[in-house]
Amino acid sequence: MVDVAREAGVALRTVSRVVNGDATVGDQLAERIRRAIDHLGYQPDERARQLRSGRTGTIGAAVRHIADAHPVLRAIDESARGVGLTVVAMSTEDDEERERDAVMSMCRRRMDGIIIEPIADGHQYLQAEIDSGLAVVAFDRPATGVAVDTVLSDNRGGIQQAFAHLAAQGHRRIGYIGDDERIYTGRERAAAFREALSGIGEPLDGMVHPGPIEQERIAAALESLRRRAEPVTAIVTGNFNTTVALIRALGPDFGSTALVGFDDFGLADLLRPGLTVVAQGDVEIGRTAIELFRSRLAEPGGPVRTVTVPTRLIVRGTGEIGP
Amino acid sequence: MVDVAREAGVALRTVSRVVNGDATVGDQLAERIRRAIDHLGYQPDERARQLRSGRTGTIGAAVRHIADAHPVLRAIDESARGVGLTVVAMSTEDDEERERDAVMSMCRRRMDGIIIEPIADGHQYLQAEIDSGLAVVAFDRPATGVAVDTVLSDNRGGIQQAFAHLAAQGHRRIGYIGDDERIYTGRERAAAFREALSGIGEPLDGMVHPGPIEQERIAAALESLRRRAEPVTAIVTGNFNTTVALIRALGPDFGSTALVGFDDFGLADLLRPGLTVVAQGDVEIGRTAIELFRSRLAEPGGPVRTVTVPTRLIVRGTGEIGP
DNA sequence: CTGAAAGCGCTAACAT
DNA sequence: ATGTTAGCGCTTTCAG
Repeated sequence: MVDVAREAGVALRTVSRVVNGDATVGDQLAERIRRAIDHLGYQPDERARQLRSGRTGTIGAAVRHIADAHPVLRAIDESARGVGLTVVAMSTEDDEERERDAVMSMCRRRMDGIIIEPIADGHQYLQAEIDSGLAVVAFDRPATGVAVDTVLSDNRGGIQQAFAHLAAQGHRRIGYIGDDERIYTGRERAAAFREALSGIGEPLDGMVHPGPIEQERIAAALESLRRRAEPVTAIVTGNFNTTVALIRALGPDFGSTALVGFDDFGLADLLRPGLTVVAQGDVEIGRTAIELFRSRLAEPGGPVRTVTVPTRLIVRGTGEIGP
Repeated sequence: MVDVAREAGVALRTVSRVVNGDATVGDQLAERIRRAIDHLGYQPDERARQLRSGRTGTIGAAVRHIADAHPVLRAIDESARGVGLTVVAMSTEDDEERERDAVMSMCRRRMDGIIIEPIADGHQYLQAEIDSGLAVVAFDRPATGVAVDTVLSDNRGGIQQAFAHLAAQGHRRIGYIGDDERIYTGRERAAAFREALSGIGEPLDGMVHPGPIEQERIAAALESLRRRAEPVTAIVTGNFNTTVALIRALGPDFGSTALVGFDDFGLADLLRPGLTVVAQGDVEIGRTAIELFRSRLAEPGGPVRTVTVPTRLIVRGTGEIGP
């Protein structure tokens, strides 16, 4: 920058004005400075600029993994761009320590705030940062031990949709395989399923299989649902990974049992039969997260809000197999 | 930091030493400073630190989209972490202007370098940054107009693998549908396919269909391959998106024609029959990119290298259908 | 409308 | 082993 000023024969401040599009610079002078900038290939140092000005215009996204397909992140990115914010994403790997690392790294970079997909437990550490002005929005799962704006899917409603759809085809013996109940979404979805099954007067025992997403565990759950005196005629899965593992476990039997999966995915329509799913409102979740984020930035002391985004049943075939 | 120094009753420099793990600080003093840090919830300002020290330890990754599944990005991230580098990813959306924006933004943040998945044309603008010390590594496609270290898949070898596999089952009338030839990988793969088909003495006319990845275009290409006097008995697709579009176009006929797709994907084994693919060496590509990056950083004037990573045929079913 | 000086939070280079 | 001073590249006062 000092080189630019010298080349154009002006003071530093004047170069700064041109770089920031300040109108109070004479036209010819501005033009001369711009030429000097181009000539020298000058790029302002974002760090120095932020350091001095205080603002960053950057929002950190702590998501499970930046290398995985992540429709909500896409929506966050697009919404943010629309309002002039830059999104920088980092991976948490669903690991508490990694999450903390990512969040701390974001704090050290003095980002305006973070959007986080929280891991299991203990987000108390966020409180200190929030107190010192960090805007925090959680999505997919609530943060624990600290009050922050949150965007959630209607997990219970989604399970009810899936269940009602199967029940409407005449199924009564419907099983559930899903994520560990230590995880918020796993807990919500399993609970909603139990409620639904009880609601039609069916006994619960052995019909609900929450647990870790491991191929063996899922295969065993499937076996247990099929080996009953009265085998299940339909299954609901609690998330994408469970659905995929179950389809693998079913092997050639895929298509013989009715199935509705939680979470939509790009290739669900390529399966034969197509997979009926409960899709989450990814775009709306992302959009809402940015909205909450901006409100929080604008009014740090405002009331903490939680928004629930509805799910949608997508009919493709597996959910329409009769009992 | 000044608060910490005051609270602990020491000079700024001493706090800095503790923060940076400098051993030349008395144990009790260090302990007292650490307590003050915890007490005040102090987090060093990464920007100021970088500004002063010159290093950043950060590498920018300009990839197609941060919200898409991207196995190479995962490998880059992991390899980088292993050597103490932080990866910050940004989206290019396969748009030249967006790519430039992303790269410029990385330069303004004074990252040590960038790893880029280049768009079609014109990377001359990178030259100025390279001259001023930016380390640049391209992957998947070469950058145009500048000499940078590059990691590529063995596109030609991959197509040869696919072709040879089908030819070994007795196929001779093999068609190709792939990406636009304006894109490097599309060009390489189509060229390799033409060479292979000519190599077994088959005429080329109407057998090779490069073009944009649009459902209608792919469906039309399929029709044209089937409507021949002697219809094709096998098809090779040029990339993931083409493969998916072709499977959609085939509909219930999927499994009646032999098929090998370029690019592996997570759900390829769930199709019935399973999809035979040519998989790229994602992990090795990522690992190599980081390696080249570090060499470049260590020796900015060293010779520019291009590394080609082999592909691998994964047999799952569609490639083993007879003529 | 333009310029000089101060300082954002930190670390490098010297003292001591 | 610890403290002092200067300055990274920029923007923000405040004078001209």
